[in-house]
Amino acid sequence: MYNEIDYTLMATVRDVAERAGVSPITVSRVINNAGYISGATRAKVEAAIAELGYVPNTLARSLRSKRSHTLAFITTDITNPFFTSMARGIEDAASAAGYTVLFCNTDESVEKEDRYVRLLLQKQTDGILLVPAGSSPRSVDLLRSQDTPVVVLDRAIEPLKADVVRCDSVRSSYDLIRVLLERGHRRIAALGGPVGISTADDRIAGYTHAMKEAGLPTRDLVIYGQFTESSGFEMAQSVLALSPRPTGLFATNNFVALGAIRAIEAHGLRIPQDVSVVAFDDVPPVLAQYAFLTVIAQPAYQMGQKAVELLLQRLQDEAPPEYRQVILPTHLIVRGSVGLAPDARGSVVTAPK
Amino acid sequence: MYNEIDYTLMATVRDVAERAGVSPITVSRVINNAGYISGATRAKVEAAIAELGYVPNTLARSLRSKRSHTLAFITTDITNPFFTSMARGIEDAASAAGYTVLFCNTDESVEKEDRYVRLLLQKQTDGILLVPAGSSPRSVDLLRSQDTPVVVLDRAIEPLKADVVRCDSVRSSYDLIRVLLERGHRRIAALGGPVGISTADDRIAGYTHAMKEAGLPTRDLVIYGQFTESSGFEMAQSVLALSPRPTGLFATNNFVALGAIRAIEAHGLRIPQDVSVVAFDDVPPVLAQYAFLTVIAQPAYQMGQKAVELLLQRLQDEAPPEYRQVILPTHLIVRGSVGLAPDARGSVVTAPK
DNA sequence: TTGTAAGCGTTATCAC
DNA sequence: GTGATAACGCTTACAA
Repeated sequence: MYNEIDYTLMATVRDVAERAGVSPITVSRVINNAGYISGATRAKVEAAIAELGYVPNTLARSLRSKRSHTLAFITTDITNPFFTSMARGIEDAASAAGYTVLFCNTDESVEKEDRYVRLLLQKQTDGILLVPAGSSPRSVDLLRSQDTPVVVLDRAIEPLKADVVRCDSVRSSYDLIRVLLERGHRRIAALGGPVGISTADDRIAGYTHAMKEAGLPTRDLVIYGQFTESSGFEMAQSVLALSPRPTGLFATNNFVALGAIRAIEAHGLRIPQDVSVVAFDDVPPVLAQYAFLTVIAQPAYQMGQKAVELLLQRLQDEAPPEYRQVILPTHLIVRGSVGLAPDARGSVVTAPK
Repeated sequence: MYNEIDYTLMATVRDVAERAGVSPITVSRVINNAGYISGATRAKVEAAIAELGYVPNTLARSLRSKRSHTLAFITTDITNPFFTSMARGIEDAASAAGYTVLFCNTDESVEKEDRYVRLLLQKQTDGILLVPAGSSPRSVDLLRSQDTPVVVLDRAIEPLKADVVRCDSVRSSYDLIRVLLERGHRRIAALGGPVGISTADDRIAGYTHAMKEAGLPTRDLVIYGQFTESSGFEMAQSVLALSPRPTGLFATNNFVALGAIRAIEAHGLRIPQDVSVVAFDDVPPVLAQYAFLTVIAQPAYQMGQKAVELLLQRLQDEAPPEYRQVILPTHLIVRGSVGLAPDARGSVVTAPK
């Protein structure tokens, strides 16, 4: 019996080494540009690599070196333009640093999230970018127990045991409500998201703060639901049925806003003549010219980039021991969906100091 | 010297085996539900797995089994809603079959595509879903040389050496132009994409066919550019400067359409009173209610699903030896962006048989 | 500057 | 039903 080389199989370092008349480790050094290699040896090895059409096996490399150079982005729905931009920011930053990214959609289900986290752990993913589906630190804890660093995006979870990149939902919502108050609106309803999700809670908190500060009641005007279009439709239906009808609507998310607009149209009401609308999240940049909603735009792409930056720092032990919280600034864009309150009788509330 | 077990390190099959008093291979069988295992043994092993918090290492598994259970989707820009939906269809189908998906953006650059293909090859990706950046079969050839199956999406490349899932751009464009012809338009300009990209070429072909059939000239009315908003803007600028001005515009892609609309507005013209517009690709489903463009909608999500189906068949050797071409039906949606030609004097072209 | 030996964590193969 | 052994392709540690 003799060694039989099957040239139909994919070449390995061993094959290349044999062909170049060197040892496998020398081939490895050439591939990785590591250590000292003489020009002649390098040339021989590179020739052999070309002749055999050799492609290094990253799996084997990762197994040995304990680094997969793969990150994962777990989000609720990549189809939401907000998360699509974020994903693009993540991909660009990761790719520039030599990492590839796995994308996972949880559809706001903690079970799916849990399944993905376990899968990614098995795949030896170096780090995870997570938009948590729930409010519990469960996934973060599981990842920490396996020494896999996480950066939490968009939403906060308590207690804080990971770096976080997000925006200030409380403050931004406050600003949005002020836009309505300054135009004389006094009955303003808030269409909320899922209770427990930090962004949902914070946005309601910002609304409540602005209303209380203006001495206005919020009873019956706050309603909770899901971050979906159908939920937005239903929530809007129910607040539009109130008497007297609110003159301002605050949609806490882009999908909710779309549902709300549909409901307003279904009621035969006009925006902004009958009802003014403000919302969180802008339309995708490419559609910006058709936008008519007054919104708080969040820097999704930059959030993705920043999160990767923090994650890579952790992976390279360049991060401080304590967890960091990066709050990126939002951008208020006032458009045609807001107008003076129809019932404003000169009693327009002015901006506080 | 004795064997020292470091419990701070991640547990392996060996650790689990030791703890359960069985051999590593038995643990492997339990994990994979393969072969015969007695209930008692299985229980012991599962207990040990739980106690140690054992997580199998997929890298090692893949190295040995030659299956990474990972697919990759290479597209030009995930930020384009058309590709976002496609990505979601891919993710859902792949995930249901136990595969994870890597997403790669090439920004229409063949160099980036090439780099990604090599990277994915190194990562032992089981199969690739490719929206080719160029017209050459280069990437497909490279993948074939390494026995990695590919399914080409959206665009055709010649010669055909892979399964393809796409729509009929020629026929769909023809239908779109007929909408204009039937409303009396005679001067219709086409804003094309990059020459060489099959969808771009096919859409112009469909346009040309409809025009020729109606006995209308196309000279000076066809212009080529990129599938971007800025290119759409520039192309529209130049055709709107023609004299006599075209009364109908055909944008061969969603981004091109957005640029065209911006140019029309910049010229102080109204849609559809002065210019009617038809385009390829619908707005994202969630924004459908604000859509006013007459479009050909392509079933992006289903295209993604179907492509994964074909790819998995290849991976499981359930596919026929010849390459398959799946043409999915498109959907014509007539909306307010088209009207009667301003210069139509009763001479409206009627539909052919 | 280059090489030897060993092992990363898993599973294929064959044996009992 | 279960186990011993080797091997997947690469790189770390140590030598020369």
